[in-house]
Amino acid sequence: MEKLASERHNVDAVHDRLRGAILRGEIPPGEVLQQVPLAEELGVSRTPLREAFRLLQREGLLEGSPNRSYRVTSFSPRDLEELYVTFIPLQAIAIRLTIPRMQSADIATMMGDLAQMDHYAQAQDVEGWEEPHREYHRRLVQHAGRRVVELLEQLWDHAARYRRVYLAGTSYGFDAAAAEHRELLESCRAGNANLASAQLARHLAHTALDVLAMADEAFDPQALKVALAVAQLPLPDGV
Amino acid sequence: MEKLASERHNVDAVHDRLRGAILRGEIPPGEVLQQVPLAEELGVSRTPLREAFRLLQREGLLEGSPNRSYRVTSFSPRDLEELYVTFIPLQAIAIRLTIPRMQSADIATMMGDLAQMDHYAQAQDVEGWEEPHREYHRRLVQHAGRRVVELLEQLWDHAARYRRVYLAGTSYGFDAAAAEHRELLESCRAGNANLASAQLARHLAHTALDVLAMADEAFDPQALKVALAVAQLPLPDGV
DNA sequence: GAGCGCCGTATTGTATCCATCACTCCTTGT
DNA sequence: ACAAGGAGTGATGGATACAATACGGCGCTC
Repeated sequence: MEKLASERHNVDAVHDRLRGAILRGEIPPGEVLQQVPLAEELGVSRTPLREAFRLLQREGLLEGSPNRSYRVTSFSPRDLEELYVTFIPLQAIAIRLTIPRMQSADIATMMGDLAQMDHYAQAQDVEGWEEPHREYHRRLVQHAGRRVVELLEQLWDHAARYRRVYLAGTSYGFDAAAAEHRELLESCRAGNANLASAQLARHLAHTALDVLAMADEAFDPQALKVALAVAQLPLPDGV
Repeated sequence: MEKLASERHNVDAVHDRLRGAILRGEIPPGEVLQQVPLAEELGVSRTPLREAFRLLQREGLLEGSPNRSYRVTSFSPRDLEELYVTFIPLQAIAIRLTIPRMQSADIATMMGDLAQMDHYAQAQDVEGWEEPHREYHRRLVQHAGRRVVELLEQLWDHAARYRRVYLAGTSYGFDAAAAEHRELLESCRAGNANLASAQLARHLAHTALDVLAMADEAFDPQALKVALAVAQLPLPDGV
């Protein structure tokens, strides 16, 4: 953790820096964050650091209790399941709202994202792959409204953190993901919101199940199945 | 805004105090919060006050930009619609997950909440009515998991703030709400998750439409209709 | 008279200092 | 030997002092 080069205000700079480090797994779950050493390392005082902690606390990336050190939020299969139980229905509604407002330029950009992902997948570069991956998924839901999008961004952060930790050594399912991404984009182009919504729900659920399998083979994702089933229901015409 | 009597830590005390004041509308939307006067009024220094601001910022109740004063988040019909676009699907899935785990004691407690609501409704006491109302709705989804419940609590806060401001002078729809609450609880007792989920979605949408009508008659809640329609779909047997 | 720029003041952002709490290890008594 | 208590140490919580930024008013210029 180097000194901050940013000319922005310290709270934002510290927040971004810590958030990134947590999401990339550089600071592992459960790690204790002591204020004095960390503030020194970042080259700021404890005051802005503590404010950044509060932001991260509400984002769910840190947990802290009074007079105790903050800790990076830990993982659990239950938490992962609940994460996707919220994530899947929201993504499903968000893509429904986005599809009618998609421009052909959006489709083209997403195709570019897919191409980039292929490139990084061939190089087995998970780090590079994640960037267009996130961009692609962001654009799938970008017209659902500011509030919805912001909430989905936060949930994405958490999901990405789980993926990074548990799928670290695996093939990351590049091929299966690429196929799903392409089918999904095709449904978007066709304006088929029912199909796209169901495909997106399944795609997310696949990831969730992959991660869950790595985390705890015995875990039965009952709630996840319900959320997936609901999200896959087609809406009758005329709505 | 009196001095803080709490013996808890200042950040939490300040946070709760401000959050309550914002939700009750005592601090109106758009209001500027200056640190020095507010800190004096609360009897704390600016340090814990600023940390509380950061929490409220991430909760969406305050918005701030660097070197500018924090402001209480403003309302807009679009934001309200987006709020319910997230709220309705999440509540719908949450009650589905809760119903199988409901005990008869839960039903009894909720009937007690309904009785309390009737009592306050008769006295036209909106303030008192809101407490059992919130309790009732909390219990409807309480077994959906910690993460889901916490997210719903935050969304509830925002919804309650809209309700309070826009329905202030009205009858608050006590009678219609009471009928919907009773039907919904009956479906829970019967274990009919499909029905309860749809009823809850409709109930929430009714409130949203009431508030929207007060805020902007001309607004067309297209996204809200989609979210409501999705949330009302029945799940086939066997899931 | 209107618009632009400068300066003073008010407000926010950060650092430092002090108070308080928790945790550890050592002592002491049984 | 073991458990309970206490002192010491190191952490966090909060208040204050200082720095930097923004905002408003005033005067100047065109």
